Order: sequence, then structure tokens, then C-alpha cells
Amino acid sequence: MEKQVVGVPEPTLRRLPLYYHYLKAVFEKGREHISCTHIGRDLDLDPVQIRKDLSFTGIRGLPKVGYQIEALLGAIEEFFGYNRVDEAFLVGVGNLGRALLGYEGFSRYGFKIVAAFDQNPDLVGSEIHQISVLPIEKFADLCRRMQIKIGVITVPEQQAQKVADIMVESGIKGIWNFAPVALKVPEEVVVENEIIASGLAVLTKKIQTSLRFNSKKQEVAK
Amino acid sequence: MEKQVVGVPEPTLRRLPLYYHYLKAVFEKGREHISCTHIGRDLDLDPVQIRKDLSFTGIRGLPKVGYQIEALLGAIEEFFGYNRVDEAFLVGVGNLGRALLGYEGFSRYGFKIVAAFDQNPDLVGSEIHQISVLPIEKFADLCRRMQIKIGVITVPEQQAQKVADIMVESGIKGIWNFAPVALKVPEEVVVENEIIASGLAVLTKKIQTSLRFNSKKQEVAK
DNA sequence: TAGATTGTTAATCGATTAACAATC
DNA sequence: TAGATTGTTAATCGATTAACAATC
Repeated sequence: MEKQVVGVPEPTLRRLPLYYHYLKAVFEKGREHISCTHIGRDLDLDPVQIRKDLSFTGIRGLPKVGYQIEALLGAIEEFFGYNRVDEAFLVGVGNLGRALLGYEGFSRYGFKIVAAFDQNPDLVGSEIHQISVLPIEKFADLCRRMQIKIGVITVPEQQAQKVADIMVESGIKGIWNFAPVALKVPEEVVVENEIIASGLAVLTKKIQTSLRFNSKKQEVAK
Repeated sequence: MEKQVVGVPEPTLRRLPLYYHYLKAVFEKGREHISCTHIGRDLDLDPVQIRKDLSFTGIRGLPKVGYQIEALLGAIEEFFGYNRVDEAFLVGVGNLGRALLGYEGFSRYGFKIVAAFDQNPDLVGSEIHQISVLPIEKFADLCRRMQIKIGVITVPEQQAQKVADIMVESGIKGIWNFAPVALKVPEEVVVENEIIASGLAVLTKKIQTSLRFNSKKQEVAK
């Protein structure tokens, strides 16, 4: 039912960070220009697709030369707002929550978790990776006062909807949901589901097919 | 370049675990049958799409009655092998690695991380969530002896390719990669990328567009 | 029976891929 | 200049959505 309103296709949106990492590494090695052919060889993607993707950055390449890497990096940073900082609240200080609290990589993406919430009194009051764990009751008030717009949900699935309700009620505009449930939120609130089980399902299925396929090839080869 | 060999479209593959969780919850509440209309309302998906997705399980529904939930659950379990156990090795005991080692949910998906590896001598020899951390040098030998087919990569991006090489060399057939790099592996080895930056990028972009869109709506309303 | 709901076939939509002219 | 590489337009492909007959 969900409609993508962004002018950039979601698959492209997902590939852009990958280009970014790649280009950054290449740039740091001292390279200044790069062609789609070259990128495609390293990233195992179709050069035409890369050209299409990169066109959304607004940066034009030069025939025979390729793209200026620095310009691309700047454009992608600008596009995603990697040089601004989006502050977020996280709810659910379990294993996954902790991992996200400790993930230094977020600063590269202009993303910062500034407080964590949990209902477990043993956790409340503690600090994890220099981020305070507060009681969930404080969420709404703090959220409004700090004007936080992004919420991260890392609670067990049974509690996810309840947490989402609190977030919506507190003015959160975007939810990054790690619980395997479809959250019910008003349409103006954006939800991005990060469902670990989906990735795992795809992986195991691919392995099954790949093994079958390769054993067949062997049989044929006999 | 990658070709999907599975007979089931990847989007469907990704939605099936979500149906599974939902159906399980509904079944535990005592319900025995369910229609696509009903599922669609709860999961905010198109009923026709759900029907299409569920058709891949081989379970047929009855007009006016819907699907037998228990049969669907069984079929999805069978389909993904949730009742077998796939053993895996994890490399990289940082924050994310730890979180995965401690994630109890995996047992539901027939997935089990049986050993962890790291190059940090301070970690080697310790146990994290009852899983031993071993030196990376032991990977190849143990992997072959235990016939492990799945590897999880949670090392920093600079080391990911090196780890992937070790995995391939050791007979790993599927890699679940959490580092934001495109791994180079032989074509018979399957890689599933779980790129956190991509999800985040999609979320922040959606929020931007959504905010713009909603403020426009307000303007129009004036 | 009447109507909810299924499964299937056809139409639409969007992303990827192919073809090709433009140009550094 | 010749050729690598770009950007664009058209063709293909695959998934989603719409239409509808079948049926419990």
C-alpha cells in the first residue's frame, strides 16, 4: 500500500551508500577520476546501472575520463545529509540495542543516537557506550523538548507496537524498526523495517538453490 | 550481474518471514483460519499480493474460509527449513558480532552460530553468550571438520575481503555480510549483504520527502 | 442461495538492460 | 584522429495491481 514519494528509486537509494564507501576508499588511495566500467568491475554491478544511479547525484561525468571522485563524494554526502547530524532515540537495550548504541560508524552517516530507553529498572540509570539509559516514561517529554524526529525500535516483537505508539504520540517522524512486525502508524510517519529474518531467509534459500544447481552441473559434467 | 535462481521472487522471500511471525501470533491466539483480506488489513499489504505470495507455499485456501493457519505455518517452516538447524561461524567479535552471538531469535529460524573468531588475542579464549571465541587461524581447519557451510562477517570493512577469502577457501557456501563492501567471491558462493547504511539512507530520505510533502499539504490547506 | 474469498489471466508499472549517438 | 566512455532513448523483464470467473 505504501507509496514511494522520493524521486529516486529505492534500489538506487540502497546502492548509493555502497558507491560512497567504495569511492571513499578509492579516493583515499589517491585516485581522482573513475569510470563506471571501473566501478562496475570492482562492485560487480552493471556499468549502465551505475551511470543511471550516479546521474541522480547531479554530477556529470566526462567521456573518456569518468567522474571526479571528490565531486561524487560531496554530492552523495549532500544528498543524504551526511554532514548534518540527525539525532535519534533508541528503545530496547537488549543485545541488538547495545550494538547499535556502540556502533561508531553512524557518525559517518550523520546519525547519532543521543539517548536510550528501557523498561528494565536494572538498566535504567546506566550508561552504555556513553549513552544514558532512561526509563521509557521519560520518552515523550524528552523527545518533544529535544525535538527528536527519529526513533529506533529494538524491543521484542510483542512490545514493538506499544513503543511505536509512544513514539508517534511524542512527535517522532521516522521509525527504524528492527522488530519483525508491521507497525501501525499514521501515514505521515515513515517506517523503515530492518528485518533480520528476511535477510537470513534469502541467504539460506539462495544457498539451497545454489547447492542444487551446482550439483546438477557436476552431474551433467560426468 | 547476479542472477536469482530461486523460483520464488526475492520480494516474496522477504515477506514470507513477516507472514510467518504474524500467523504464528494469530494462531497462538486460537484462530484457525484466516483470509488474505484480514492479513492485508493487519500487515498493510495488498490482499492480492498476499495471495500470490502464499501460493508459493503450496497451501491452497478455501473461498469464503481462507487459509488454514497451521498448514501455512508448517509450509513456511518447511520451505525455509526452520525445523532443521544450519550451523554457522561468525568472524568479528565487535558490537554487532556480539549482538548476533546473543540473539536468541535465530533458533526459530533454524540458524545457529556455533563458534566465533577474532584476531584480537584479548578476546580469543573467552566465551560470549556461551559461544567460544577462537583465533582466526583455526577457522579453516575447524570449518572443514565441522562441515560448516555458512559464514557471518561482522568485521570492519577493511578486513571483510580478507575474511571472505578465508571463508571461501575453507568451503563456506554462503556468506552473510554485514560490512559495507562488495565482496569478491567465486560465483558458486552466495553472498547476502546486510548493509545497515542502506536502511538508514532510505529512512532519512523518506523522512525528508515526507516532511516536505506534509508541509506542502499544510500550505495548500491554508 | 448470495456473497465473501479464492486462484488465474491480463494490464500496468517501474526498474534494469540494450542500443546508439555525442564527445572528450 | 580513434576509441573509451558518457548520457539518453527504447526494449525488456519482472513484480505488482486489476479484472474476473470459480466456488465454498
